[in-house]
Amino acid sequence: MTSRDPPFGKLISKLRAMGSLDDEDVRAIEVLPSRLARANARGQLVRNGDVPAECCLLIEGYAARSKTAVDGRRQIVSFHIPGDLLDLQHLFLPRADHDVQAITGATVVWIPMAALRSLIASRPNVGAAFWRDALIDASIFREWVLNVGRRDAKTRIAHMLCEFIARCEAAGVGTPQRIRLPFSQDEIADATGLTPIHVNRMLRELTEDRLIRRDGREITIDDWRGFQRAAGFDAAYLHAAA
Amino acid sequence: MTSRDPPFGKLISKLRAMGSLDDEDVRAIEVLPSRLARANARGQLVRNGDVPAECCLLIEGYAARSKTAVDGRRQIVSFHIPGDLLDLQHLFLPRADHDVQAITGATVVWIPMAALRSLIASRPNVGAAFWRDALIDASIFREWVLNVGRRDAKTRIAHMLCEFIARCEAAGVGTPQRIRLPFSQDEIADATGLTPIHVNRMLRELTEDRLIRRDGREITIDDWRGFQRAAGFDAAYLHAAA
DNA sequence: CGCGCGCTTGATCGATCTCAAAGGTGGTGG
DNA sequence: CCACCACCTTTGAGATCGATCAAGCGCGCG
Repeated sequence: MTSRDPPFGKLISKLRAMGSLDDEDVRAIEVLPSRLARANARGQLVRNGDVPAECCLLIEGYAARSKTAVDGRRQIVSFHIPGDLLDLQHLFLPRADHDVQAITGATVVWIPMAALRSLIASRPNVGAAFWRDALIDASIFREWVLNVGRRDAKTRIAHMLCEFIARCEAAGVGTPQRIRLPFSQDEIADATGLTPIHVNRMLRELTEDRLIRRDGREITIDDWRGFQRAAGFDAAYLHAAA
Repeated sequence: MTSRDPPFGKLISKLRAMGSLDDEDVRAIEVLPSRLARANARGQLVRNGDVPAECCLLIEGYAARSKTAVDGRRQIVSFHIPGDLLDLQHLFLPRADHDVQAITGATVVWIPMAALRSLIASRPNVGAAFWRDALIDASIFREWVLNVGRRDAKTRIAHMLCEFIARCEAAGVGTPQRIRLPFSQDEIADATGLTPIHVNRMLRELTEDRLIRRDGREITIDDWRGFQRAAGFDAAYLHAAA
């Protein structure tokens, strides 16, 4: 990673960590046509039902993918960090089945679908890396089904925090020791299928249990191993670089 | 579909429905090396932590994909029907992060990963179809996160039934009018994040509400539209052939 | 200075779980 | 052919986790 991240820097280092990209592949990604843009907190990046012609790459800031039930209840199904492609699936599934929005101010880059399509056609390694990335996303969704379906509130929140921290660390954003959470308690509630009120109480209990320390949205974890154990967290499902 | 389904019949018609496979592509799938096998109910097809060398294609019968929390609580994350590839992801993610087991007696076919790898390398259309299939799986996982996170017990069970019925119908197995469920109430509980006892009561209530009629595991739905509405079910996320 | 959003806390309610037990049903072996 | 066994379904009673309703607080921003 360079000190001044070029637009594709984090994406390339992520793909590199998990696949076999040669210099040609990297070059092909770097010359992808792209349009830099800025999103406000709560800005919509992908809208349910849309047929996007561009793919959104998150450069800086954080985003959440969410679905809404007919009665209006909202469920966040994943969080995204810099370097994540937010809707690569629209290469093959034209119509969006969910929303993606920035949860902080964010910098993104829009890449024409057509360019990505020809990229993966001409560079099979890149196609494989993208595919693999999509499969990791799917693995994370499965873990979330387990999280929301079979873990109690406190463990569930702890698990969500573990995942977020582990992914941020792998992406070189923050350390397990001390991290600034980008999400409000409302957003944690929507991600865990709980009520913001209950999230608040559980965060208090996690603090009382000395598993975390909090200062606003800044979180400190003194015993990272112990916290993972308490959360029932096993990073295998993230399929990080072996 | 032929009257005597050849091993790849259902898979090919599924891929055909959603992509553009030419005759060469179909031929390439049909000549895939494969090993026919039989699995008992509850037989393990993929085991968490394994590094499978073959990919499992479900020919007949039903299967469930599940994960287990550290405290032993189990969550089913998807159901599978004939024509589904059960672990295509191991093309790119060597180590299984979950279990797959037959929930009825089942017929499967094992295909060497290497053969699949060269198939997608030589036939880009097939690769795209597989990729698309994986993305639909991911979309279903997202819907399950919403289902388990934000719907009440009765709606949640109804939604799960809707999805199963819709997928069976699309695959040409059964009709919405009348369908035999392959799963026990225990399995419905594990899929919905509920208790089997509560599943039983909710099934009773769905019956009392005249949304379904039951005769053992045989279910009849008189008003399919009305049932979908009651379940908050919108099939868009299945991304069926446009 | 005031307003809005997010955080915090208390009190009560209710959906779902847990514990307990009985009744079916289909398959298997004697 | 029957008897048993394993597994599944059903029902009741009581406990509990997390939701809902209701306020108040603090801080950043216009």
